[in-house]
Amino acid sequence: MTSTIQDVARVAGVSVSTVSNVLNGRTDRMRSETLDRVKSAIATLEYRPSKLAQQLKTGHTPLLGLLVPSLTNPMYGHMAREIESYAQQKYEYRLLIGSTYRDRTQEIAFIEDLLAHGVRRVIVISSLADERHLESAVERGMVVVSYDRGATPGKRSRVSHVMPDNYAAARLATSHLIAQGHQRIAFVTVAGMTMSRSAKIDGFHAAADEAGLRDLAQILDGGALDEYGDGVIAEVGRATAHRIAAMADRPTGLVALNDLMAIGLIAGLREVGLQVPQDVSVVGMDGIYLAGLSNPSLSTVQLPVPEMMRAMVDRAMQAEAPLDASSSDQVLHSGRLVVRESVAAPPVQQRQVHVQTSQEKTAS
Amino acid sequence: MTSTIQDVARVAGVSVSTVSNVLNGRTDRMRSETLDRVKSAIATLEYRPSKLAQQLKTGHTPLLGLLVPSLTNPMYGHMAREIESYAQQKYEYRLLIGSTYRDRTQEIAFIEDLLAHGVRRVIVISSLADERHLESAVERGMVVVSYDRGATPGKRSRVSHVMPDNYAAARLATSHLIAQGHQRIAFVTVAGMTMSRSAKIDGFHAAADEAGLRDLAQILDGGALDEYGDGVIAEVGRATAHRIAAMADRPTGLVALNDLMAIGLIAGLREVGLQVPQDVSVVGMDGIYLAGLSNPSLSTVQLPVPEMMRAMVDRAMQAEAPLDASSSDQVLHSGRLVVRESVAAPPVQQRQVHVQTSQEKTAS
DNA sequence: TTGAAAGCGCTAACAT
DNA sequence: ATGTTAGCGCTTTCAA
Repeated sequence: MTSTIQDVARVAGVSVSTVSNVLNGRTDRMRSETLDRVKSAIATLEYRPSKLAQQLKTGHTPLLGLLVPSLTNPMYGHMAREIESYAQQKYEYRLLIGSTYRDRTQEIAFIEDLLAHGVRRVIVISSLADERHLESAVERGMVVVSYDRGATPGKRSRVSHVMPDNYAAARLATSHLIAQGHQRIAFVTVAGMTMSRSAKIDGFHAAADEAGLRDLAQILDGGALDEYGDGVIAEVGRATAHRIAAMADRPTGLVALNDLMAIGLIAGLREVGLQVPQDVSVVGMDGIYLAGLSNPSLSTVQLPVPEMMRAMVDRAMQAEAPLDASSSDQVLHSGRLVVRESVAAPPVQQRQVHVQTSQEKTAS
Repeated sequence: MTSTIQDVARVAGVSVSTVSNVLNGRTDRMRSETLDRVKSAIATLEYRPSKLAQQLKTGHTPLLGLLVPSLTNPMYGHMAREIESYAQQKYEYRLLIGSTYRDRTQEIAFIEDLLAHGVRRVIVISSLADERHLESAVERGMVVVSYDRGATPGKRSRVSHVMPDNYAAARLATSHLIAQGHQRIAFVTVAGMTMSRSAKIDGFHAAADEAGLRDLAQILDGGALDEYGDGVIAEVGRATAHRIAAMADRPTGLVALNDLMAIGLIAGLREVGLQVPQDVSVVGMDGIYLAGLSNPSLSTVQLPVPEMMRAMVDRAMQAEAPLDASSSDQVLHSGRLVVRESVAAPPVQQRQVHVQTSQEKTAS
């Protein structure tokens, strides 16, 4: 089907090792005439070395594993995009991708497969609290870079960590709300406590405490995500907005777990007749481009995605997993506040609404 | 590092071929005692066969290539998600993904790499008019399934095609606008004529002609996408909205190339003080979940993504590329109109606007 | 019922 | 300066 190194050797009238030598750039002490013959043989046969065979021999494959919660969340799409183009351009690596919906079993299965495919480097975007399966992958020769969670303090880890400063991001978002005069504020999250989520909650509380708002700050848990994982987080936001509308002393300022949640909240609030930002203000986190397109446009804390992704890829390309990740590790990437339209001063008086549901007609 | 089939053989006290036999289920004429020994050896060593070596031997690898224009467009994220989960569940295949930004060179390079990695099946979401590079991949042993473009009529092709009925979709969207009373209508697209785009334009024109609106229907080209490809299509929509606002006899009804473009249009129209749907109506195509969350929510033609993706994967898993794709091929998957808020009757009189630009403040 | 052996396409000593 | 050769980890006839 495809030509092999043998064919090239035959056509060029040389041995396979000579061909292999030119393939691998060991052409210094080679007669230029020989080099030419090999080169032209390669050209005429349109020969492409099998990465497969190369890999079986060398033990290395130019493939990078990428584990994402869900490609349905544009944030992860963006991240995947950045990782892919950087890994490709700088290292000539391709991406083997897997969605895990933050399910431990899926993560394990995926890593298992990577190992079987000879892939030795993986970027894990997940933030499951328990990282033992990642540690075990390192034992088996993987270089693992994990996003969105820090190394457990005081615990040595050979997993590399790159992460946004979630604490600072949430604090920044919350302070922005407070600066506009909000007092009854809430952090809206989903079920399941990942490290990044708890860091955000801490940041939210810190900002509230700082302003003496401890008793007025609350955490709203929108419940579990279904099998689709993060993709439906906007739906959780929408449903939560309905709940919020029905609250007696409803919060006037909402800090959303992330932008997609915020977009869901805004949609849900609108459905129940509450205006953003006149009745309720909303801040997001992430800084996806859709935040700038929503109506009202979403104020958010924008994370430096390209920088973080590059840092991850660079680490993944290290020859070895770090011996102890606790030192060089904790570089927190901080976000910046992008002020748009979704935040304003709180209303003087709470508007009454009767909860209703939107309807959607379908025609053929 | 990892244990090999040799290790298992040694521990079990059998030959490698026996181990290989149990690996491949040829255990019928095997003494159950032997089988047990092998099994327990596998278990204690935590042995995992190297897909790599298997592949070098068999020529097959459980990897599916996926070429997308850009993971930044949620539509492609959704498609990738469906493909991945179906390929994984039904065939135990993993995904090797590549973004090409609809660039021919990138497509070729990616396919080249797939071949080198021994990957024999690829799904191409691209709709570049020229498919020769795909044909050539078939020659070299690839099973290629292409989305979003039909086989060239009258031309034999060994590339399999799965596609939405873009013509019908655009026609449906356009008719919806016309049914609300719109006469000055426009189809908003980007530079670069792919097959799917021209099919949509044809559908748009068909609906217009049918209603005797030929002279009032126009095509608006928002210009080229930058290196980011489809991800920034919303930006093109936004910019185009500004242009539209400045038109003398501006259209009252807009059919967007896809939902992301529609979302950009809505955002842009709002920026220049035009209300959707009071001043201008907008219909999208695709049916991404964000369409239901926008404000106003977007009326659109929803495509049956899961069905189409499953059809693609199933075709990609065929043993051989079809000899002639023109027969079984042209199954058009049709979309359904989802009516939401972005379409209403046209305004009685055109509202004057002075074009302004939104501003965005940034703080640290 | 099990084992021996020949590769799959390449790389890298080691020879020459 | 180039060729010989021994594998990498597996599958699969073919023998025993």
